[in-house]
Amino acid sequence: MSEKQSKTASSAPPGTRQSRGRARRAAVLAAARRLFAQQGFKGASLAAIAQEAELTDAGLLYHFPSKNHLLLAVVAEGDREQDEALEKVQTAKGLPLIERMAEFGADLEADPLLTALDVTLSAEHLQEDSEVNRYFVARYERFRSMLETAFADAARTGDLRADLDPAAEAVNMTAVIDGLRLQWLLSGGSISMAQNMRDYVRGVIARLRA
Amino acid sequence: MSEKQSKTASSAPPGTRQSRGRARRAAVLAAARRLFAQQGFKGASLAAIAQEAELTDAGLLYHFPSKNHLLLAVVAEGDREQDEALEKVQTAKGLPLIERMAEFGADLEADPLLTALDVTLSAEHLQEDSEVNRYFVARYERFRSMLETAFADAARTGDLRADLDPAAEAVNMTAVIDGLRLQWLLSGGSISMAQNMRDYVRGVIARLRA
DNA sequence: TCATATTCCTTGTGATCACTAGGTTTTTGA
DNA sequence: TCAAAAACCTAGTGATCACAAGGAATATGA
Repeated sequence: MSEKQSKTASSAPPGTRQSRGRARRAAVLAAARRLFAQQGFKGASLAAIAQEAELTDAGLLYHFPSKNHLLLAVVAEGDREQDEALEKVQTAKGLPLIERMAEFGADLEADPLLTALDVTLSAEHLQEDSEVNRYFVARYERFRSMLETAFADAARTGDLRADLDPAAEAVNMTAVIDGLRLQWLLSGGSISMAQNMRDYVRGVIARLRA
Repeated sequence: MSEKQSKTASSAPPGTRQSRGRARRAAVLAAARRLFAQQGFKGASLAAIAQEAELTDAGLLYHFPSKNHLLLAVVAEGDREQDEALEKVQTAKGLPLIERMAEFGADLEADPLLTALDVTLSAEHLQEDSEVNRYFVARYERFRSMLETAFADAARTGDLRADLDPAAEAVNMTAVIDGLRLQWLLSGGSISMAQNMRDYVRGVIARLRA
């Protein structure tokens, strides 16, 4: 109902045709993110998305040649945003990175729409062989290996116990994040990802302290 | 392609009309469970389900008056099976119940179809206001409160530290289970729920030992 | 034997879907 | 000033969907 000026770094002067086009495209992407997040890919029709973006479905298809292209654009945009967030986290290594994960729940709560999008789309494409599925598989793998490296580093440097299992710790921390997202969504936000993630990380460190 | 004799405790003699009808109904339910688990509620058409059960969609609608009725029947059947499993777990209390949860991952792997159904349908109905959503909300609540009670009992009896946070431990253990289901499905089974759940429970107990 | 109930099919219906064809307006650059 | 391109729209198209109406086959019970 608001915030129309969500342009992506545009160099064109405002009011021109190019900037109007870009703004429309961005509006469509934002509407698609909202509806995909709430109703899933199959559940959200092009007409509904177009209506949210204040144009017709045919008009939408001028900017994105098919519903699947739109989906991939939405996913790619979310990927970019999450990559930026992860790069900040990865300025830390080993134990500091793990300690930083305590705030990851709060980070997710800061962008509820992106979080809901991720949960809904990943669940919808869990078992099918598609580009979206491969994207999520790859993303999980990256996340897990980042954590695994951090645990291995912390064990090597002596910050945490040397006999910890980095792979198992990585899988379980990833699982906690995912599970908290589910409960957070299912409870309508009344179960806090932020608080429970802090508790979990504190518990892990307490258990693995050298 | 096989196993047609999946009757539900029927007292009618075989070969009769009544038993044939019951067997058909069960076949439809099984087909619906398979397709809902793999493709979700919206993704599976009545025609596809009917074809799996070897009849027409109109024939299917004789047994279940609408697609939503079929969904609720599938959900209710899964609920019954999971309730039986949970009752066995709940013969234990306090710390023994928590220790028993170490095998919960293995239990889930024993019925991949029911597990996939649960994940897919719960994700598809995360945010919508429907009977299925209310069912999953209630189920999570029951599960969490069971764990919370167990942790509280263990703290009271002195089996675990008296200063533990039962609610937080319950939320996080529930989250681990859900997250493991996701990674298990997304990895095509190569990430073991059984092993990681055992690791998690062992870690929790190690941390909370009195 | 015969009326009846069960089970399932054929056929059709209206709604919705993603997408297309082709036109219209508006801006732009030469 | 004017041709061309961008950014839409109107009006379809065929496919698919859940579901309805009514009939046919079969088994059952009186």
